[in-house]
Amino acid sequence: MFVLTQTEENYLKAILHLSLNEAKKAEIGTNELAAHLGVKPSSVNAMIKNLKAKSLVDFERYGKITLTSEGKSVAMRVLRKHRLWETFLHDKLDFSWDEVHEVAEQMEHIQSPKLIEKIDKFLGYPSFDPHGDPIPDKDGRLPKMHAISLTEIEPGTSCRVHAVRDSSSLFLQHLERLSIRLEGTIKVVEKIAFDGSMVIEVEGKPTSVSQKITDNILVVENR
Amino acid sequence: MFVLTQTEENYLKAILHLSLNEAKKAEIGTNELAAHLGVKPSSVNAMIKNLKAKSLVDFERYGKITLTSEGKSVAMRVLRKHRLWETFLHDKLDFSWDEVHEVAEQMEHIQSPKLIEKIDKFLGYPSFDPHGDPIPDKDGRLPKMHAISLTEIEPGTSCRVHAVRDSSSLFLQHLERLSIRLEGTIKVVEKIAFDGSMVIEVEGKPTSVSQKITDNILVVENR
DNA sequence: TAAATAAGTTAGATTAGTCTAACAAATATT
DNA sequence: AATATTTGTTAGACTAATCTAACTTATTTA
Repeated sequence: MFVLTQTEENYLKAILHLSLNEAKKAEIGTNELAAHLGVKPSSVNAMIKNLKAKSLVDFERYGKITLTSEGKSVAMRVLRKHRLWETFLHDKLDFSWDEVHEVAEQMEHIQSPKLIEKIDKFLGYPSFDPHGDPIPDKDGRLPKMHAISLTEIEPGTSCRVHAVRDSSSLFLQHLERLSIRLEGTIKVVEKIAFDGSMVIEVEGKPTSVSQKITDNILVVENR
Repeated sequence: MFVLTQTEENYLKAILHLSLNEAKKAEIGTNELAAHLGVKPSSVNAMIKNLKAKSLVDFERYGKITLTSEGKSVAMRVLRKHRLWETFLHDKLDFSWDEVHEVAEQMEHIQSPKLIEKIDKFLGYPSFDPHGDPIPDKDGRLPKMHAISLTEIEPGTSCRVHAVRDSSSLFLQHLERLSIRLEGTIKVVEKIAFDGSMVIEVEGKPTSVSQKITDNILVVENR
């Protein structure tokens, strides 16, 4: 299976994305994938048949969609490129973390194994992208993330922001306003049982944040 | 006229390229463009009609193809991106000058005005790419190249390599073998009237090169 | 369990870009 | 000027990716 179209790559990446994120009920259907890609279910149906014919996905009529190991490895390579380009844009060109995604969506389809190895080297072989997401290595392996959700941190404990679960501009810009950034320190002051919200201290200043926010921030405890 | 497909951009770039290079008989026809793009004349014919409908080219049935000013400005933007990416690959990632073209062909289609300005800055606002070709500025203006062909240099004169006319791997690799590189010095020893070949001195060593070669090397005289 | 709803599929149309093969116009050659 | 050659055009077919509208299967709910 040699050169895939950008569209085919995007489908594979979307399947990988859904299967990594919703690890629980990793049952991916036509409608869900269509919604994720912004196309109609009938389009997905057609493309899945095509990808199946190329042995990149497993699929039975009315069944669920999964990647074959070949498909997964292609998708991992695309994800690797995406995250390396995000890191490049952020670290070398000063793009803010809410701007990198859109451009990386385009750059991830550039076909040149040499280029991506050179960029990896140029960036100093990073393990995590500007959102803290793990960057697959040359062999498609994801570095282990030992981070947990901020929601699970006990009051009195201090921790370091390691990644975000939601990479939408809206969320990232909100974090920016709260001065919450990657590698920054957060101290949990109090948990409010009533609504699950939390009082935290960022750069010395106390702030209250909803559970929707703490759920989407991944941290490691400071020892 | 807003977003063009990569194919449309490639056609415009090819027309610009032909009209810059063959300045003399700047008459571009269907066949010539087809040969340059590696497609059939009938495909070109169809695409030219499409580009005409978008006011990007001027064209009459059985006539010659020219860019409108709108078309030229689009093509210049693509050329700018191409040459900036070539410079990036060469200067920052250590690609050799015969490797940059192919990858830049893909990168030139990335749509992000911000990205290209950032790359321009990151590279220190270069005026020439790794082949010595001029990089159009933000407004589509080409820096003036005051270089002439090596063929026109008189014996006894020393000059500096400024650019190459042919950027094929074959030619570039050949130059590499002759130790001829951008900014390098060449001294013209003798011109052979019989076949137009030339004896030159590169890094102190005398070599004989055919006119086909000297025609494709652009130099500026050392004063 | 039967009806209602959700999820998935199919057929047929559309668009962009390409091709081949046949034809027409323009240019060059004798 | 007549013919040959080159150059350019048209019609019709193909592929990839999408859509809409109608239909089928599976799941949920009353």
